[in-house]
Amino acid sequence: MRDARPVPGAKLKRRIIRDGLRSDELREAAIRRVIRSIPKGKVATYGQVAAAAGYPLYHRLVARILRSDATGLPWQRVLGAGGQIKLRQAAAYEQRLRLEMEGVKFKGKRVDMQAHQHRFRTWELD
DNA sequence: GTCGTGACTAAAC
DNA sequence: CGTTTAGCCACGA
Repeated sequence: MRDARPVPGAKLKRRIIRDGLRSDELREAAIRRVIRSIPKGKVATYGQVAAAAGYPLYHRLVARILRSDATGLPWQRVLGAGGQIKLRQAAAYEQRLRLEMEGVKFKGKRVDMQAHQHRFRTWELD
């Protein structure tokens, strides 16, 4: 017969097997993967990252992820719409320097998106 | 539950 | 150009 004593962690294990990743964990993982896929010298906007990850309405989540934990992510390559840096003061300056070190050119206060916007893979044929 | 806030965005003025 | 407004999602008080 089976031991009547509850196995430690069994409940958690069952949940993990049943649910796999929670949907919010899935979203976050997908978004982090997309950010990591932006090559050096290229950039993308919050909205583009969210859309490329499969969540067009989640641009604010992209920002939240970068704010809370950007370790391992090329955070400097994520910009506001139109190639605008959304950080403030010193942080904004650091982002600009990091991008310029990668060869990214600016037009005034914005990144030259024409030249540096990363095109994510799509399922479209042109 | 509501409410305010944020590395957002598009539109309107 | 700049500001405001409304829509959006997650979080914490």
